[in-house]
Amino acid sequence: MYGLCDCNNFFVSCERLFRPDLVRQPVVVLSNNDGCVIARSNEAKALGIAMGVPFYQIQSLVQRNGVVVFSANHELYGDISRRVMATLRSLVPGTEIYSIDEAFFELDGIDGSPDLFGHRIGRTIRRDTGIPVSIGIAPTKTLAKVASKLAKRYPRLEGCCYMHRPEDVRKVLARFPIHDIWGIGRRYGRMFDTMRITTALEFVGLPEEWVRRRMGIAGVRTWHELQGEACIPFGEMAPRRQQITVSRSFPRELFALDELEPVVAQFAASCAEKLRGEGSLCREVRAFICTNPHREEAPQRQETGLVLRADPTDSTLELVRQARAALRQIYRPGFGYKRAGVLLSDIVPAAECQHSLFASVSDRTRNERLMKTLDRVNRTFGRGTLVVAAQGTEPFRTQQGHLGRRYTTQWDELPVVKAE
DNA sequence: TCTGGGGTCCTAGGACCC
DNA sequence: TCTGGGGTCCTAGGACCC
Repeated sequence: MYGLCDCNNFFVSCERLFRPDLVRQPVVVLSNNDGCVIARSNEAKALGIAMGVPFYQIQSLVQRNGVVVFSANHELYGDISRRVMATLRSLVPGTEIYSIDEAFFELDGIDGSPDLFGHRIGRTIRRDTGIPVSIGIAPTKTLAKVASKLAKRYPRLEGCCYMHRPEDVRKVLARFPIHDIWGIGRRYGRMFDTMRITTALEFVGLPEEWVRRRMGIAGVRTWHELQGEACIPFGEMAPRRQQITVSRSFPRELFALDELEPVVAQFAASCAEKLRGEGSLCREVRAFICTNPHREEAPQRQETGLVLRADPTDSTLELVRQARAALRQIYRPGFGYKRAGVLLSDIVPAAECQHSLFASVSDRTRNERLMKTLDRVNRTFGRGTLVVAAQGTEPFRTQQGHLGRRYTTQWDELPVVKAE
């Protein structure tokens, strides 16, 4: 059996934690630059606010209905996520963190019925963190996802759905929309629409060979998983990341290389910090820039520049230099750039790295000490305290007109229980 | 006026190897 | 006249996830 623990409307639930006055209110959380809706309370969903809709398109709806709006506050969400995951970990034999608001868990060797066990997990997380969750338990990961959605949908299940008997699974799949199955995205969804296939059970009724031809091996896996044959194993250890990206859209278009360079340098520095956080080194540095694809009348351009290193590194100095070199390869004047980013790849663990024969060992140890100090200074005194000159003096900011407080990670933003 | 960000995996085709 | 066979690696593009 596989369990899935899924936080309900996670970002909204985080914002509500210290604002109980928002509990029955419609609430939405926006993406960077206050661009799109990325989380909605049930009340906001009921108003017809869709996932991913551009904020400007719902402005009047928001005003008419008194929808409470927040800019994304990832520092808060990350901290609350760690608390939820830690609580879950203390209750189950093993966990696999799948995303900021979801984790699979094992049930091997638990006492009593999985159903009671699941309900206890839900109640405990709610009590200890304040975050409501939905629990699904089933013979495969894909079915556990289905079960957690049922737990969310039907209040009488009280937050947990245990689904295991084949005849029960069949009954559920007969009414479950194929669009909502894990692994079926927009593209396959449209394909099934044209075939008049609407339920998961109809999909399961297709011949395996057809599924393989049209959807590849991933589709076949989904097809088996829905029939109770587990194909996606439990993975407790997060595999080392294969790439690290930092990219942002800009509040306005940038035209000049002078404006892009410090921004790209900052993205590279963030990438380097993440890289060191994983204990890794990298050999490939890419920088990319693109114009605004929504402005169809404007000249469009989208390019990626690549710099390869002979010797893998985690040095902010080196990676910033190479990201700027990659940017200069691709930059052309006369375009309004709306988004840029830096991507690190060919990532290797620092401990097992084969260095170049000609690389200097003393340079490497000096870099290690320098980076350790850089990270310590920035951890102690705040991000951006110590930067490479190429990053400039102006930290990159996105538009955040509705930012809430970082209640749990900043001393001066702690919730006030009683004012003096 | 205003449209996010960070990932993974699979597949097909071409270059290249012996 | 007749022109092999079996591989690997890399990349771009497309699908998916949250």
